[in-house]
Amino acid sequence: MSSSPDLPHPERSELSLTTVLFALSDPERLAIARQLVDGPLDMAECHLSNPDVPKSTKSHLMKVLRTAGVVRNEANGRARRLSLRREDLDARFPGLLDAVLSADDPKPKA
Amino acid sequence: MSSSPDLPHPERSELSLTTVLFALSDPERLAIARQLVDGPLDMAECHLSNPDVPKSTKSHLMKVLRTAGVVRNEANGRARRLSLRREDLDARFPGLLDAVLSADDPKPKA
DNA sequence: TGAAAGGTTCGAAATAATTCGAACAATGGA
DNA sequence: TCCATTGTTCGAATTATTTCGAACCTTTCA
Repeated sequence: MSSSPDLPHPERSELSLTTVLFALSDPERLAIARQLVDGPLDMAECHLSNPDVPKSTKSHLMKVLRTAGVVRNEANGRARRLSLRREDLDARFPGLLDAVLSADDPKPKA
Repeated sequence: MSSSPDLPHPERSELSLTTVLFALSDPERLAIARQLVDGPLDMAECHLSNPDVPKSTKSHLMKVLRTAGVVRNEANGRARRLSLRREDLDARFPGLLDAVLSADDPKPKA
Protein backbone atom coordinates (compact mmCIF):
# COMPACT_ATOMS: atom_id res chain seq x y z
CA MET A 1 0.00 0.00 0.00
CA SER A 2 2.45 2.66 1.12
CA SER A 3 0.99 6.10 1.47
CA SER A 4 1.03 9.66 0.24
CA PRO A 5 4.34 11.38 0.83
CA ASP A 6 4.90 12.99 4.18
CA LEU A 7 6.07 16.49 3.45
CA PRO A 8 8.70 18.11 5.66
CA HIS A 9 7.57 20.59 8.27
CA PRO A 10 9.78 22.73 10.47
CA GLU A 11 9.56 22.07 14.19
CA ARG A 12 8.18 24.69 16.48
CA SER A 13 11.65 25.58 17.73
CA GLU A 14 12.84 26.08 14.20
CA LEU A 15 10.26 28.66 13.21
CA SER A 16 11.78 31.90 11.98
CA LEU A 17 9.97 35.18 12.41
CA THR A 18 11.18 36.72 9.18
CA THR A 19 10.33 33.58 7.25
CA VAL A 20 6.82 33.57 8.68
CA LEU A 21 6.39 37.25 7.91
CA PHE A 22 7.55 36.64 4.37
CA ALA A 23 5.12 33.78 3.89
CA LEU A 24 2.26 35.99 5.03
CA SER A 25 3.39 39.00 3.00
CA ASP A 26 1.73 37.72 -0.14
CA PRO A 27 -1.99 38.50 -0.46
CA GLU A 28 -2.82 35.10 -1.87
CA ARG A 29 -0.98 33.25 0.86
CA LEU A 30 -2.45 35.47 3.53
CA ALA A 31 -5.89 34.72 2.18
CA ILE A 32 -5.21 31.02 2.42
CA ALA A 33 -4.12 31.34 6.03
CA ARG A 34 -7.32 33.20 6.76
CA GLN A 35 -9.42 30.46 5.27
CA LEU A 36 -7.92 28.07 7.79
CA VAL A 37 -8.75 29.97 10.95
CA ASP A 38 -11.99 28.10 11.48
CA GLY A 39 -10.43 24.70 11.07
CA PRO A 40 -8.64 22.48 8.58
CA LEU A 41 -9.64 22.36 4.94
CA ASP A 42 -8.76 20.06 2.13
CA MET A 43 -6.67 21.73 -0.50
CA ALA A 44 -9.52 21.72 -3.01
CA GLU A 45 -11.56 23.71 -0.52
CA CYS A 46 -8.97 26.46 -0.26
CA HIS A 47 -9.76 29.05 -2.85
CA LEU A 48 -7.51 31.53 -4.58
CA SER A 49 -8.73 34.90 -5.77
CA ASN A 50 -8.15 33.71 -9.31
CA PRO A 51 -9.74 30.28 -9.71
CA ASP A 52 -7.86 29.64 -12.96
CA VAL A 53 -4.39 29.46 -11.50
CA PRO A 54 -2.73 26.12 -12.30
CA LYS A 55 -2.45 23.54 -9.59
CA SER A 56 1.33 23.68 -9.64
CA THR A 57 1.20 27.33 -8.73
CA LYS A 58 -1.26 26.68 -5.94
CA SER A 59 0.92 23.88 -4.71
CA HIS A 60 3.87 26.22 -4.62
CA LEU A 61 1.98 28.78 -2.55
CA MET A 62 1.16 26.02 -0.10
CA LYS A 63 4.77 24.98 0.01
CA VAL A 64 5.90 28.46 1.02
CA LEU A 65 3.35 28.45 3.83
CA ARG A 66 4.31 24.95 4.88
CA THR A 67 8.08 25.45 4.87
CA ALA A 68 7.63 28.63 6.85
CA GLY A 69 5.65 26.66 9.41
CA VAL A 70 2.42 28.58 8.96
CA VAL A 71 0.46 25.63 7.70
CA ARG A 72 0.50 21.88 8.15
CA ASN A 73 -0.08 19.72 5.09
CA GLU A 74 -1.03 16.11 5.71
CA ALA A 75 -2.19 13.33 3.49
CA ASN A 76 -5.91 12.74 3.69
CA GLY A 77 -6.96 10.05 1.32
CA ARG A 78 -6.10 11.29 -2.09
CA ALA A 79 -6.56 14.82 -0.90
CA ARG A 80 -4.42 16.97 1.34
CA ARG A 81 -5.55 18.39 4.62
CA LEU A 82 -4.33 21.89 5.38
CA SER A 83 -4.38 23.33 8.85
CA LEU A 84 -3.06 26.44 10.53
CA ARG A 85 -0.26 25.76 12.99
CA ARG A 86 -1.84 28.07 15.47
CA GLU A 87 -0.48 26.52 18.64
CA ASP A 88 3.06 26.50 17.37
CA LEU A 89 2.84 30.03 16.07
CA ASP A 90 1.19 31.33 19.22
CA ALA A 91 3.82 29.66 21.36
CA ARG A 92 6.69 30.93 19.29
CA PHE A 93 5.41 34.39 18.36
CA PRO A 94 2.71 35.39 20.83
CA GLY A 95 0.06 37.66 19.42
CA LEU A 96 1.43 37.66 15.91
CA LEU A 97 -1.09 35.41 14.27
CA ASP A 98 -4.03 37.10 15.94
CA ALA A 99 -2.78 40.48 14.85
CA VAL A 100 -2.24 39.40 11.29
CA LEU A 101 -5.48 37.51 10.91
CA SER A 102 -7.64 40.15 12.54
CA ALA A 103 -6.16 43.04 10.60
CA ASP A 104 -8.14 44.32 7.69
CA ASP A 105 -6.23 44.91 4.52
CA PRO A 106 -8.16 46.95 1.98
CA LYS A 107 -5.07 47.69 -0.08
CA PRO A 108 -3.11 44.53 -0.66
CA LYS A 109 0.50 44.53 -1.76
CA ALA A 110 0.20 43.45 -5.34
CA MET B 1 18.27 77.82 0.52
CA SER B 2 15.43 75.46 -0.25
CA SER B 3 15.61 72.37 1.88
CA SER B 4 16.31 68.68 1.94
CA PRO B 5 13.83 66.73 -0.09
CA ASP B 6 10.66 65.64 1.62
CA LEU B 7 10.31 61.98 0.85
CA PRO B 8 6.87 60.50 0.21
CA HIS B 9 5.20 58.60 3.00
CA PRO B 10 1.96 56.64 2.75
CA GLU B 11 -0.89 57.93 4.86
CA ARG B 12 -2.19 55.86 7.70
CA SER B 13 -5.25 54.87 5.74
CA GLU B 14 -3.10 53.68 2.89
CA LEU B 15 -1.03 51.24 4.88
CA SER B 16 -1.16 47.73 3.50
CA LEU B 17 -0.77 44.75 5.76
CA THR B 18 1.06 42.60 3.25
CA THR B 19 3.39 45.44 2.35
CA VAL B 20 4.22 46.00 6.00
CA LEU B 21 4.79 42.29 6.53
CA PHE B 22 7.07 42.21 3.53
CA ALA B 23 9.09 45.15 4.77
CA LEU B 24 9.61 43.41 8.09
CA SER B 25 10.37 40.04 6.55
CA ASP B 26 13.98 40.91 5.94
CA PRO B 27 16.31 40.44 8.93
CA GLU B 28 18.22 43.61 8.26
CA ARG B 29 15.08 45.72 7.97
CA LEU B 30 13.55 44.11 11.02
CA ALA B 31 16.72 44.93 12.95
CA ILE B 32 16.43 48.55 11.90
CA ALA B 33 12.83 48.72 13.08
CA ARG B 34 13.92 47.30 16.41
CA GLN B 35 16.56 49.96 16.81
CA LEU B 36 13.85 52.57 16.60
CA VAL B 37 11.57 51.29 19.34
CA ASP B 38 13.16 53.53 21.96
CA GLY B 39 12.88 56.65 19.89
CA PRO B 40 14.07 58.26 16.67
CA LEU B 41 17.62 57.91 15.44
CA ASP B 42 19.58 59.62 12.77
CA MET B 43 20.40 57.38 9.90
CA ALA B 44 24.07 57.23 10.82
CA GLU B 45 23.05 55.84 14.21
CA CYS B 46 21.12 52.95 12.71
CA HIS B 47 23.50 50.05 12.36
CA LEU B 48 23.41 47.15 9.98
CA SER B 49 24.83 43.77 10.86
CA ASN B 50 27.47 44.34 8.22
CA PRO B 51 29.01 47.78 8.73
CA ASP B 52 30.63 47.69 5.30
CA VAL B 53 27.46 47.84 3.25
CA PRO B 54 27.43 50.87 0.92
CA LYS B 55 25.25 53.80 1.78
CA SER B 56 23.13 53.31 -1.33
CA THR B 57 22.17 49.87 -0.11
CA LYS B 58 21.35 51.15 3.34
CA SER B 59 19.31 53.91 1.77
CA HIS B 60 17.38 51.34 -0.20
CA LEU B 61 16.56 49.32 2.91
CA MET B 62 15.24 52.48 4.48
CA LYS B 63 13.18 53.19 1.42
CA VAL B 64 11.43 49.84 1.64
CA LEU B 65 10.60 50.53 5.27
CA ARG B 66 9.46 54.05 4.49
CA THR B 67 7.29 53.23 1.50
CA ALA B 68 5.67 50.46 3.50
CA GLY B 69 4.87 52.99 6.20
CA VAL B 70 6.93 51.34 8.90
CA VAL B 71 9.32 54.21 9.30
CA ARG B 72 9.24 57.94 8.90
CA ASN B 73 12.23 59.63 7.30
CA GLU B 74 12.54 63.37 7.82
CA ALA B 75 15.24 65.85 7.05
CA ASN B 76 17.25 66.83 10.08
CA GLY B 77 19.99 69.23 9.15
CA ARG B 78 22.15 67.36 6.73
CA ALA B 79 21.17 64.13 8.39
CA ARG B 80 17.95 62.15 8.28
CA ARG B 81 15.84 61.36 11.28
CA LEU B 82 14.26 57.94 11.28
CA SER B 83 11.33 57.08 13.50
CA LEU B 84 8.97 54.17 13.88
CA ARG B 85 5.41 55.00 12.84
CA ARG B 86 4.10 53.27 15.90
CA GLU B 87 0.87 55.19 16.28
CA ASP B 88 -0.13 54.68 12.70
CA LEU B 89 0.77 51.03 12.74
CA ASP B 90 -0.97 50.42 16.06
CA ALA B 91 -4.08 52.15 14.82
CA ARG B 92 -4.14 50.35 11.55
CA PHE B 93 -2.94 46.90 12.65
CA PRO B 94 -3.48 46.57 16.39
CA GLY B 95 -1.01 44.32 18.14
CA LEU B 96 1.06 43.64 15.07
CA LEU B 97 4.05 45.80 15.85
CA ASP B 98 4.21 44.67 19.45
CA ALA B 99 4.08 41.06 18.39
CA VAL B 100 6.78 41.49 15.79
CA LEU B 101 9.10 43.56 17.92
CA SER B 102 8.78 41.43 21.01
CA ALA B 103 9.25 38.13 19.23
CA ASP B 104 12.64 36.56 19.47
CA ASP B 105 14.09 35.26 16.26
CA PRO B 106 17.09 33.01 16.79
CA LYS B 107 16.95 31.64 13.28
CA PRO B 108 16.59 34.49 10.81
CA LYS B 109 15.43 33.99 7.27
CA ALA B 110 18.66 34.47 5.36
C1' DT C 1 32.84 80.25 -1.03
C1' DG C 2 34.67 75.88 -1.03
C1' DA C 3 34.66 71.50 0.45
C1' DA C 4 33.36 67.69 3.56
C1' DA C 5 29.40 65.22 5.68
C1' DG C 6 25.32 62.70 5.14
C1' DG C 7 22.00 60.92 2.13
C1' DT C 8 19.01 60.09 -2.16
C1' DT C 9 18.50 58.51 -6.88
C1' DC C 10 19.61 56.22 -11.09
C1' DG C 11 20.96 52.34 -13.87
C1' DA C 12 22.90 47.99 -14.53
C1' DA C 13 24.16 43.47 -12.83
C1' DA C 14 23.34 39.72 -9.79
C1' DT C 15 19.96 37.01 -7.01
C1' DA C 16 15.78 35.47 -5.63
C1' DA C 17 10.90 34.43 -6.16
C1' DT C 18 7.00 33.30 -8.99
C1' DT C 19 4.62 30.99 -12.66
C1' DC C 20 3.29 27.15 -15.22
C1' DG C 21 3.47 22.97 -18.23
C1' DA C 22 4.83 18.32 -18.11
C1' DA C 23 5.90 14.27 -15.72
C1' DC C 24 5.05 11.61 -11.86
C1' DA C 25 2.75 9.33 -7.59
C1' DA C 26 -0.85 7.58 -4.45
C1' DT C 27 -5.86 6.93 -3.57
C1' DG C 28 -10.46 5.39 -4.29
C1' DG C 29 -14.10 3.66 -7.17
C1' DA C 30 -16.14 1.39 -11.08
C1' DT D 1 -7.52 -3.86 -12.71
C1' DC D 2 -8.06 0.64 -14.84
C1' DC D 3 -8.48 5.14 -14.63
C1' DA D 4 -10.01 9.56 -12.93
C1' DT D 5 -8.99 12.46 -8.83
C1' DT D 6 -5.87 15.14 -6.26
C1' DG D 7 -2.15 16.55 -5.58
C1' DT D 8 3.70 17.10 -5.63
C1' DT D 9 7.95 17.97 -8.11
C1' DC D 10 11.05 19.43 -11.75
C1' DG D 11 12.89 22.70 -15.01
C1' DA D 12 12.70 26.71 -17.66
C1' DA D 13 11.02 31.29 -18.40
C1' DT D 14 9.45 35.41 -16.44
C1' DT D 15 9.36 38.86 -13.03
C1' DA D 16 10.66 41.07 -8.77
C1' DT D 17 14.16 42.32 -5.40
C1' DT D 18 18.64 43.36 -3.97
C1' DT D 19 23.14 45.26 -4.45
C1' DC D 20 26.32 48.77 -5.44
C1' DG D 21 28.96 52.44 -7.94
C1' DA D 22 28.47 56.90 -9.78
C1' DA D 23 26.30 61.19 -9.96
C1' DC D 24 23.96 64.44 -7.51
C1' DC D 25 21.82 67.43 -3.78
C1' DT D 26 21.72 69.98 0.94
C1' DT D 27 23.68 71.45 4.94
C1' DT D 28 27.37 72.83 7.84
C1' DC D 29 31.50 74.86 8.86
C1' DA D 30 36.01 76.71 8.09
